[in-house]
Amino acid sequence: MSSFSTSPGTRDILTPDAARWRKFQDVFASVVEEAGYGLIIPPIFEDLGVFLRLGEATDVVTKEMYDFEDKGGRRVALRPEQTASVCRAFVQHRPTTPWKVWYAGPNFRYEKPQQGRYRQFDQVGLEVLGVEDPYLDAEVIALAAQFYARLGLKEVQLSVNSLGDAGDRQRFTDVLRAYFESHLGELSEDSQVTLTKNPLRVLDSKRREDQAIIANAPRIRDYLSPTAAEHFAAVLAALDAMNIQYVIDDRLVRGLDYYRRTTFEFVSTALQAAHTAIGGGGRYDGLVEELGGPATAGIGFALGLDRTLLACDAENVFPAPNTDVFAFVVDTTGGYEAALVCNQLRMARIGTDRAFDNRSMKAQMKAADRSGAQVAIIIGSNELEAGQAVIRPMNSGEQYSVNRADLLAAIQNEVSKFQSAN
RNA sequence: GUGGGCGUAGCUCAGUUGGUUAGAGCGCCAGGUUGUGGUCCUGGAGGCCGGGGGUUCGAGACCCCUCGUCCACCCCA
Repeated sequence: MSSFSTSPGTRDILTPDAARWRKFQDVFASVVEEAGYGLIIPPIFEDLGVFLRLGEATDVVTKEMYDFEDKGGRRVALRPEQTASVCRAFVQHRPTTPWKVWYAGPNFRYEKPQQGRYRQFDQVGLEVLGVEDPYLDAEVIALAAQFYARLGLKEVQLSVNSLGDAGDRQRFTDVLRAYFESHLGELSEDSQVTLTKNPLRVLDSKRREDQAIIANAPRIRDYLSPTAAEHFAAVLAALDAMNIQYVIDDRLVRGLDYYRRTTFEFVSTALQAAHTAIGGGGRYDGLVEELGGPATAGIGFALGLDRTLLACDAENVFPAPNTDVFAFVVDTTGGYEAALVCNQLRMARIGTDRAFDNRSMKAQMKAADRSGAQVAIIIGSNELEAGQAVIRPMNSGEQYSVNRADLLAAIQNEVSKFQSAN
């Protein structure tokens, strides 16, 4: 008999990991909603054209798109990221600006899976449309930093750069192309290919033979227009004032073509793997226009959920949450009493679980232990006859009997004892 | 897409130059303890040794193909 398993690059997230995922998204939601951001839930697939605007030279578009034709003959794609969807939504609904939104959910890229990289991967992120103010750039970066701090991460390094305005970027690209072409023979073969498509991305090469040439390459900072330079300086000044540590990385160009002005990236220095970038973002002031909307400033970031959790593991922070089961009912009289007690306690909003199939007391106690419950409620034949129940706090050897009529109150008392102890 | 490592029980892995009925630890189930978990002891269940083909008297071991997985490159979160 044949069986099935998950497709390459996808996997089941089981509890307790899944509970940790949800907690991760909850923490992110609280950080950004307290800053005035509202949740947006775009569709998981969209018209392919939405994503083609990410840049014709980007790998995300040229080789990683999960696109297909639906039964209606429409060319659609599973989203590779959510920024383009948010901009499309902006054009479609024309909300008043500033439009501050956040999101969480899966994205899809057809890549070869490896450590920290999956074909279906989750991100949390935020976007702001309609604001040019450099202090927004600082706010956005600060929120990401605040989120990492809330998780307990300490070994996160922030890199920032400015790619200038569209004109700056073009001028710099030309200069860069000329520079690399004059050193063509010294570049790796891969970089020579990259050069023809997008000279900026050569700066991103990690190949050893390219490093010396890259180190002496022209710097974007020398090609910024006065307004772009002023913008960048204001961002850095705000980061300084907020005491947010950063390094300026001239080579930080990022993979998507739409970035303008401020770009940034968060790297976990606790990770040893190839992929240590746990989050990144930047300005994309032309993207809304590309999608048929009015000229609108935009900025945002996306944080990789998987990688960030890997970083949490490496730093031994942000553990999976505890169970919500407070009481576990052990009933050796057939299970009927457990049904009643569970229902009573759950109606009172006390987390309660039980065993089924009339298993032995030993087995049920073992299940109670594994459930993470604080107390076991034991009902055997003696208790049934006497109209009582035994309450056994799991972390002590003591236990006591109460009348069934007093059971709820007694458990509520255990709840308050537990809460005050924590 | 390119290169390399690895696929043996639910999990982590042993398995000697090919040689009888394929092992351990953990986990699970049961018993010791006919009313008590976390420690301990005993026992049990659970494997077409990823799949297909080949070499051989004989393959979990060797060869080919294939699928999966991990790592690295490319690129990205």
